[in-house]
Amino acid sequence: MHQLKQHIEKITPISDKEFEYILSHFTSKKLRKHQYVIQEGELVTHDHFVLKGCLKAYHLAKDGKEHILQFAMEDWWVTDYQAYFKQSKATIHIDCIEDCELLTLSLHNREKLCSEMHKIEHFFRKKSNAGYVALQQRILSLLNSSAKEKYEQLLKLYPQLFQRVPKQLLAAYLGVSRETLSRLNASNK
Amino acid sequence: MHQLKQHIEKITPISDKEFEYILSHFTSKKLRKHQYVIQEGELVTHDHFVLKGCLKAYHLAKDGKEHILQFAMEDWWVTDYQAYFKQSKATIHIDCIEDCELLTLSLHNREKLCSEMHKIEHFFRKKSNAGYVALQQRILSLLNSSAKEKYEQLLKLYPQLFQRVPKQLLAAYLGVSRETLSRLNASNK
DNA sequence: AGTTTTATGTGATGTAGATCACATATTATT
DNA sequence: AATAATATGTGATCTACATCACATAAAACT
Repeated sequence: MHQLKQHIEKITPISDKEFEYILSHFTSKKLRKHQYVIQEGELVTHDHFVLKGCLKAYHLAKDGKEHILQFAMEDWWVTDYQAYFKQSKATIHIDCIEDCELLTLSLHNREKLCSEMHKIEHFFRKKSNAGYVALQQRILSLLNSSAKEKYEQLLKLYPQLFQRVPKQLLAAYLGVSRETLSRLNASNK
Repeated sequence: MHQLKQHIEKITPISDKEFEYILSHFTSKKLRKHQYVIQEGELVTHDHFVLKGCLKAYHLAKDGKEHILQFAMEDWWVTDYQAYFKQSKATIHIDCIEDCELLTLSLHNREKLCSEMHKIEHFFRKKSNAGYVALQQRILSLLNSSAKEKYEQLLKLYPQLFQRVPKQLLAAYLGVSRETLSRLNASNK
């Protein structure tokens, strides 16, 4: 079965006909490692469903430091949502950290599908709710915890990241310096 | 016009009949300052729309420190969403920091309205999207910034808070000690 | 296979902000 | 109005983590 169909059916059943129709609103995109999906300042027109690969969404601070907002792997969605929903210019960057296969969905097509198919509006509401909850948890983790605790929480939540993503990027996600993270690794064994 | 109707119509128009039907799914609740809406460990059954007043949603760390996830004022929604969507036990507290008037909505009624009225599902999707974007911005602010910058960003975004909420609570929201915040105030003038 | 690039480890030193301690306002409560 | 409770201010000290500097190791490219 198609990966996206499977993904949608975790929330709502859809027929093959319906899925075919839905899929026709996406376009596919292949990118190599180090290529970008979104760059700061560019108009954000599409949301991206990850079929394969891994990406990072990050903000570049004036001092050149990268602050990672989100990683995205198989079955995740990623874009600059602020810019996407407002159809305005990106304030973040999104880069491939592995070769990637994406399905892209324009805001127009998203809204079209949502208004034509109540099921799809339901699907996106549920996804958005889940995302909201996950971000709240992350905020609590950022407020609460020492570098060590944050790191442990991240590894517990997304053990796959540890394998796939350079540790300096995990540090940039946690808001900790790569040196501190390295020392945590040393002491944790 | 009813405050909730006005609120919904910022996203989608509804007739008086429709609104009457929607409203019949809410119940109203009045609470005094210092009373609680949700306590850690209790089952979370309802979402809350604030008609009047101000609340804080916070996590209590083991060391007794309060980490504020969210404030809620007029026209905001607040609950422990993680627990609410899973119909499970709260991991956070929500208290009134002023006398409050709330409209409460059970998950059952929320889902009922969403499935009966496509418009309402649309409304909640849009609200959730906006919330997601706001949380992303907050995460970037937490990752990026010094205590001073975070404080300035907060005051720019929600100047009302400065008037209504004790500064030690703003500190707990920013993840900064109240002493540090006080020193920022002193130097900023 | 060799060379460049990128990632990681580890010591020495610096610093923003926490914590502690207590004084002073401000706000509730009787 | 008096008293209690809560909020804020401010100095002195401490500490987790950042930053800098350089060594080592692992990928990536030719």
